Amino acid sequence: MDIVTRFAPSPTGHLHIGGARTAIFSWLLARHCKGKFLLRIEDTDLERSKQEYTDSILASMSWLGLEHDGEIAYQSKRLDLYSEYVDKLLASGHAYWCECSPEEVEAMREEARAKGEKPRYNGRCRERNLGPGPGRAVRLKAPLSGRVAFEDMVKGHIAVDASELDDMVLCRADGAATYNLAVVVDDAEMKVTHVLRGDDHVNNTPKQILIYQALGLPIPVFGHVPMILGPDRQKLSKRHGAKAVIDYQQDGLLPAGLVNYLARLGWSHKDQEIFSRAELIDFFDGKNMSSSAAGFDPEKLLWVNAQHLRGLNPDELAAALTPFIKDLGAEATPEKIKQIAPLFQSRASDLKDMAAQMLCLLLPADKLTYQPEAVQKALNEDGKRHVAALAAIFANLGAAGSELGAASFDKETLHQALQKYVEDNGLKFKAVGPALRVSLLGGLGGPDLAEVMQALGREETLARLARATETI
RNA sequence: GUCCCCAUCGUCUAGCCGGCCCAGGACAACGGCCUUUCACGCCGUCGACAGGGGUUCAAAUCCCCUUGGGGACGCCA
Repeated sequence: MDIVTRFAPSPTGHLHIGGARTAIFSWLLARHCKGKFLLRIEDTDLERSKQEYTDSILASMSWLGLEHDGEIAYQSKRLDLYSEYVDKLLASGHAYWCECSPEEVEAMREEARAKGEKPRYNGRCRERNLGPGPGRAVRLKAPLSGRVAFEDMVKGHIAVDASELDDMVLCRADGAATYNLAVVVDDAEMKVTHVLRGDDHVNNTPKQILIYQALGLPIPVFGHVPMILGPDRQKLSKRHGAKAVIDYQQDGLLPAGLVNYLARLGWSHKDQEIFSRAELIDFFDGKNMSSSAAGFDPEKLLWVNAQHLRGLNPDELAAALTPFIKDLGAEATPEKIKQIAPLFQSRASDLKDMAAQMLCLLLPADKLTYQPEAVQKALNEDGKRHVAALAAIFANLGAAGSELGAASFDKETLHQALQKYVEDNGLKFKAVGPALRVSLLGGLGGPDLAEVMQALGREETLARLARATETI
């Protein structure tokens, strides 16, 4: 069978990680099965739907690499289609006109609630054979007895008693189709075979199955993915900070990292934690999805992202980093970024953090800021003396007329020169290392000193050493 | 209130058609090693089958109940 899955967000906000994860699962299932992954925008709620959100969701999808197949379906453009189906249902006797006002229906619900039953419409107009008219809605003539059951891909067997379901509205008094009808019509028309969606839709599924049956349409396979909770196991909300994928993009996460983390949240493949895109597609067969809610762990997200960050080659790294470096206002040529970035590759978990760390190498000598505590700790009189001495030694390296030639300002040579100085003077490395580091970078942490100097280049290195010994 | 769903370390999870599990991996935490600092990496420690009943020679695994959590009950999506 050809598998067709879909993702159907409503454009009432940015793509959030919960939605992103169901999208990832649907996309993965389609790709794994070599089927199709369709996209549908559920924009029938004109009040809340906004074009900017549709754009944002689309942008996030493509950033994540969840490419869809075929044209995007917009529900707002398919209103006539829904009406056709409502007519079919009316004609076949599976639906009827109802003139009960919202207030009256609310009263019925209250009544049921008072009796300790599930709030529902009592079927007053069910057998009245009313025709269309102002203020009248169309309701489904749902079975009065029996059970509606289905096998959920993630939760297994789910069954509800027909008496729990009432005659739901299919078409509002204003002529607009309701969500449940539209979803069924769309999924059927789009030939969707597997519906993967959020947990909050399990209760809708039996209702939709009733519509499929009334229409005589094939029922797809359903899979309800549990929701994602905040780190405190509470429902995800603003309190938990960033939760839309666009936020993570801006925070410097790698799409591959986010996709990996989200896929692993609620799904597993043995003990494997890090997956490439190809592996995800290879292993995701719709099984092994967790049936319970998962707590979102920002720290593990960062760790997963760091693993992907380390797998990038210098070109990929530089390309990903560039916008973040620009954001910091630093000027750097692509070559420079490509040269420096690898030094920080294992020191950061995300691009934003990495760009910030790289700043101390990118800034010109006079813009470098020195951390007071670091200066106080390492750049004392002795320290300055050593730095000045080293500056003189380094000045002899890589100069046009030096005996080793212009190419000798490289990390091996620098490393040897540094070691030699330490040995010749009978010192411990830590007598000069920290002082040199602070002079070069302004702080006490960072990459190997020889590598830093090579990356900085002769001129910049000497400028920094001069500034440190003279002005601090 | 009614219905549906869920329940293994703090978190993500493996295991769940019973024995190989006094429960494995990962993140975090803690300790150590490596080291030119900070990271990375490596090694190790701490740490869970919600509770109670069954079934069975044997249960994390099957059944029931309790408790806890979540979701849904719209002419919203």
